[in-house]
Amino acid sequence: MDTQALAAFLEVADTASFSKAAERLFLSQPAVSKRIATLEAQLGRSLFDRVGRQVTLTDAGRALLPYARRALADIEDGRRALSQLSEKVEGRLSIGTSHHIGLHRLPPVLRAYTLAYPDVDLDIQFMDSEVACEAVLAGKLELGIVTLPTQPLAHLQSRLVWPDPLSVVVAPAHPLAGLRKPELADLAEHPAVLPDEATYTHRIVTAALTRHGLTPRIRLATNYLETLKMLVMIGLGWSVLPRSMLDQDLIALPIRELALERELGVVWHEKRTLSSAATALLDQLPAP
Amino acid sequence: MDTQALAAFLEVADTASFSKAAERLFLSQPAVSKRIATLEAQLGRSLFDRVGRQVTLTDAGRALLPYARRALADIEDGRRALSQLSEKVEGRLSIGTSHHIGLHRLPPVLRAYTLAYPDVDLDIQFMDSEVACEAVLAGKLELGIVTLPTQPLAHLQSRLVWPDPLSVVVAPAHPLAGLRKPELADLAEHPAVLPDEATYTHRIVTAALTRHGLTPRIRLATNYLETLKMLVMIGLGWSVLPRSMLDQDLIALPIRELALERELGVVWHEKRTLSSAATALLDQLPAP
DNA sequence: GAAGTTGATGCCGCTAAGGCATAATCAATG
DNA sequence: CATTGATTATGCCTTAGCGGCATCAACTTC
Repeated sequence: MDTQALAAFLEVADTASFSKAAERLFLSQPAVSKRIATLEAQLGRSLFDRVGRQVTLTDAGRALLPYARRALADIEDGRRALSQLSEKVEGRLSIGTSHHIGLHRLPPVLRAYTLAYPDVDLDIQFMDSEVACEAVLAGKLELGIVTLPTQPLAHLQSRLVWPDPLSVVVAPAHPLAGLRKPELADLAEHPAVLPDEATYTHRIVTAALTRHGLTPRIRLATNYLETLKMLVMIGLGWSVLPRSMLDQDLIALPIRELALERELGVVWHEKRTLSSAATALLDQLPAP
Repeated sequence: MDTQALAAFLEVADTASFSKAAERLFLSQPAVSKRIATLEAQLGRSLFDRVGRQVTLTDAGRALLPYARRALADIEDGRRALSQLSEKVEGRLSIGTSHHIGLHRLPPVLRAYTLAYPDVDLDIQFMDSEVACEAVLAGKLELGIVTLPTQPLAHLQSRLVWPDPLSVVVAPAHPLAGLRKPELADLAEHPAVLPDEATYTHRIVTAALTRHGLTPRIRLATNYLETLKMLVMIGLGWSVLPRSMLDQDLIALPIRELALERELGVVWHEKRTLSSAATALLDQLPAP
């Protein structure tokens, strides 16, 4: 009882003729006869009365008709739904992002996005970038809008959206702020307040220092950059913050050897099919 | 996109596993893989994300799911409807019958029938028996409850229900009524009022007379036996009427050579499948 | 790192579906 | 009444496709 048999059945019922049905189905007449015959055999009932040249539905055929029609209509609807799927943007979109990005980069993007695709059910979760990447890999999130990993993770596709140059910063009252030409070595003598070792930002900084043979004195503080900035402002040490967060309460140290930059962008699972909602968001994210 | 592919799709979606789906479908795992693969190829979309050992629906798969489920449910429903069809008696039943049978034989049968099968939509049409037989052959009626044809018609199945002995009748004042021993030859001398030549009753009578070398003087009257009886009663001639219609206003002539009988019964098309409603009526008709 | 799952792939055998030719049946028509 | 034309059923043949087996590749787990 497959769809082709049902299609033949419907066509014969509609045309009241095996030959005409065959024409419409682009089949030979014997093929239609056989489809009907096997269908009848499977059901254990004859569906048509063939008397002379007229073909009429039996009781059984009449009973089957609406079900067959609906079944095929459902399949057709399903096909249509699939073909419209690419155009229609809807459904749930789960994304993970860092506090910093969610606070400073995402608002305009999301405003435009929800306006353009009001049918998307947005599910935004805040977490550290590394956790977000793991969640994407595990399939718990579809997209991560995060600080991009320093080295590519297996199966994690990523795209740079916002280059985020970093600056070494101190409070105006900090000893380092008074130096005319602060060197890399000077940093090692003062404690630093940095986010957790696991964070990409932390790794970027320590990697840059160790490349020059230096080991910074690190005070682990918080992963929340706003709080970190506050800690720097009260003079707890130097740190590295996005240049975009600088203001008059912070002094950026121009250290030539230390051209720090982190990359903010979007990540997704390489092997997972993106939903239309996710694709639409990717399209709306600005080019770097 | 046949039903088997959809069944595999649903099973994989439910179990989130190709192997488990294969078990449930009593197939090998490669078979399921291929079913899904061809389905995906036909739709031009992947339906599942296979990442590691976890199998998840894609957007497209999620969209297709309800349609596939409904389509298969429809087919299952159709199958069920067919299997219940034999038990459930309903639908339309078109029967043709003669005025006489409809008036004198059918009422108790139909009363019991409509009581037993209230869901049957009865469509009773009155017409001459011969017309009814033709209508049955043409597929316009399903059953005819009629005077059975004198000789079998091709493709017309029939069953005797009521033997209907006929009597030659005249009015009490009719000359023939006075004869002590009315002979067949006497009949030929008096005009007869009979129904149309085409009617089976007419043929039965003329055949019996011509068999004895006699040609009756026939006044064609009406096919409606009640009217015929009235015409006989007012002395217009002799006629032949069912013995069951006799009363004190009619004299039955006991003519030995003329043992007339017509057969009342039911006819249907030999090659057409009877509806459950028709079968039920056949069962309810009394045995002769 | 090894073992055990799990899905994909290639190959083979077999079923079954479709086409062609033809038979069988029936309605229409001369 | 025979013939023609139309329609469905049937038999034979070819072939496409499906399922199973063996195997590979990727991944998880111990």
